[in-house]
Amino acid sequence: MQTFALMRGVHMSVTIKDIAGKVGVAPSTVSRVVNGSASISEETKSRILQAMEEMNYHPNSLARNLVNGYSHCIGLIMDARDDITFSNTFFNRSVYAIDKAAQTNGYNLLIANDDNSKGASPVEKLVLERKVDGLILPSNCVRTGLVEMLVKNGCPFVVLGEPSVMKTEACWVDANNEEGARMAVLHLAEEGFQRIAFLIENRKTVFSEKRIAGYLEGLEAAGLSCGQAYIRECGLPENAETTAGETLEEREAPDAFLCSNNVIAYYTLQALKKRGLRIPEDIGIVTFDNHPFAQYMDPPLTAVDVDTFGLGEQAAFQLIQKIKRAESGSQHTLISTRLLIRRSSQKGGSK
Amino acid sequence: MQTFALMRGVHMSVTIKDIAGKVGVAPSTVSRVVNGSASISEETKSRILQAMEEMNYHPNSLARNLVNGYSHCIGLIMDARDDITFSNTFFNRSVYAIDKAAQTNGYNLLIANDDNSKGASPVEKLVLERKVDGLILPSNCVRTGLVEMLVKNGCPFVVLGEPSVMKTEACWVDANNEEGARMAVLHLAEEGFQRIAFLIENRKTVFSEKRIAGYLEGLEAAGLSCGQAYIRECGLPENAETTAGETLEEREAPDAFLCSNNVIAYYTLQALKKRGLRIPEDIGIVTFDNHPFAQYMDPPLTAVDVDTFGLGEQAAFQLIQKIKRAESGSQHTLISTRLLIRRSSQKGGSK
DNA sequence: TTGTACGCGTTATCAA
DNA sequence: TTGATAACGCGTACAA
Repeated sequence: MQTFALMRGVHMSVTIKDIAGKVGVAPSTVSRVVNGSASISEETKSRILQAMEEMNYHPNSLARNLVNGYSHCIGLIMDARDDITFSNTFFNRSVYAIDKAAQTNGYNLLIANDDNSKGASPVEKLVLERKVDGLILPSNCVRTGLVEMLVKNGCPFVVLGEPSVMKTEACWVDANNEEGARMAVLHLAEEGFQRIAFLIENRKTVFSEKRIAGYLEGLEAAGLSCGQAYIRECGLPENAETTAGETLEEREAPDAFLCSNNVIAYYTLQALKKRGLRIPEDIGIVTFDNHPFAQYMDPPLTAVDVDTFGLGEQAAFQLIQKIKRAESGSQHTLISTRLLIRRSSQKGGSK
Repeated sequence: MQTFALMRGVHMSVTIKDIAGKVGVAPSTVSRVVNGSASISEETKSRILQAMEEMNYHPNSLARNLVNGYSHCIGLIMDARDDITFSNTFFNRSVYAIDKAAQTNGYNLLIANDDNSKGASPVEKLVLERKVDGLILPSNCVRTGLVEMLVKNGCPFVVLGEPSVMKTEACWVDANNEEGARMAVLHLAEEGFQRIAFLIENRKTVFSEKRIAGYLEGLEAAGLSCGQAYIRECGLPENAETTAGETLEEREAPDAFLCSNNVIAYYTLQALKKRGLRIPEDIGIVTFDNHPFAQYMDPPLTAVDVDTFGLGEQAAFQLIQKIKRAESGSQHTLISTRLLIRRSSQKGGSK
């Protein structure tokens, strides 16, 4: 035990010099075989490799990073204010992809919470102290001040989700919300639903606007004339039951609901059940974002599923491109969505 | 644009030498004021500070790390094989706490997926190349080979969840599953339920054993004689509906179910509903792990809630202690649970 | 193909 | 209180 305590710490590991000494060559030669640079005679090469094996050599990334000026780390910013926000499944599924893309490209993933309550933002430290080579940040972290600081310090970054400010200057990746909403509406129309309402928290967010556009396009394409009048804001998802209820009392009540997220869908479900309406026979439901529990609802919910893996993968990929090529183009990428058809919308195919 | 491209990259930032030159002192003097070490005359100190301000100096962590041998990074290992596993809300809520604890102690958090399919494990690289000063790893990542490698390289680590191997050697933090199960049973007993069944995936995992122990203690304390006979394994959560159904057909059918996770609880709910049983009037349900959607079930599920924040916080805290003190004690910590009482178990208070 | 010498930005030691 | 110098481990011109 104490042996290990002594072995730990700073200057104890095997270095490039150690194997150089053992083999009888210059450190630079060892460095060359480690990096595969330049041409080395097969003989010394194999002797060096063998020594590396025997002495269990591993390059010290700290030293490496210092000399070539890169940390080989990608910073992923989270904007959680508590552990609930942090556990956002949608976001986390992207993280997996980001990590994977980073790892296959030789980058590590550094997570940092953007707790801008205190003076010096942790994010700022990350780039100023050169701890990261680039940043992925969620759209709601995009403040002009932050972006200016990134640009000033030449730190490449990619935004996850279309931001509300600096739309054109920034490089971002988002789900194709417009397409998703359109597909959902067309599906409902095909199933025979005629008056499709759209329930959202707040119509002024970027993604809401996109979804509304898609919703209207879908209605148009299906030849349904409801349109604008059937869009309802509920504010907090918890209010969705009330909002849905009120909508049902109107003179030309909707016969289907497109819900902007799973919680809204849940509350809408409650409203319908309390009124004794059968789903999907009387009323159809489609929700955005395929939460793992959507399939456990009663009935299972048809959902617009976002390829969160592809989303993260694209973001990481683009960031790495920017880092390597040191270019600052600002691409905008849309990841396509797909419709997972479950019982809640299948009027035609329902038993 | 091109200006930024030029400004970027390696050797462009202002260094300790630059300000030393500007102020007319030695680099070492600047270093001292940056670190607050040694005593500096008020005058030079303020001049240096002013220069740092003017030139927008920020210490290069890469160089710092090299000289003092520490990366100031904590590695957090994930064992996800896909994005679904990764989005495990339970785990992610701990991540938030870990990040917070790390940040307040001057550490960064490095995330890495333990994709041991390929030859060289990424985790091993992290340690061998000195990219992290310590590791937090989930209990199901604990293989003897990995632990041996960590010990050999003097890398401190803390396990999240009690591991099945190296229980005593390793330092771990876990939820108090035993207490949680006991509380749940006592609560059900108080509500008037008499024959409480326990539905688990697999009784042989470490946490299952703990929960079973607590379950039996609870029954004992409540003076209920059911016991061992009412423990049922369902294997995959999807089978829980069948398992619950079969249990209900037995001669002395249970009048309450303790479910080992939310998905099992969901399927149990289905089984009960299909039989026309009312919850909680006819049958009570309590689930482990308070998934955000537990409250949206019909009826809302009473849940054994784990303080995931505390869990992560403890893990990070202990790891940092080990890193700083270079000691290898192996503490075992249990985080207490609490019961969130909702409708599904309130026979007494039900309307 | 290989060795020499220097630098990356910082901290630590020693001397002044 | 300060400065010069040598490290930390590695990469890379340049020369051999």
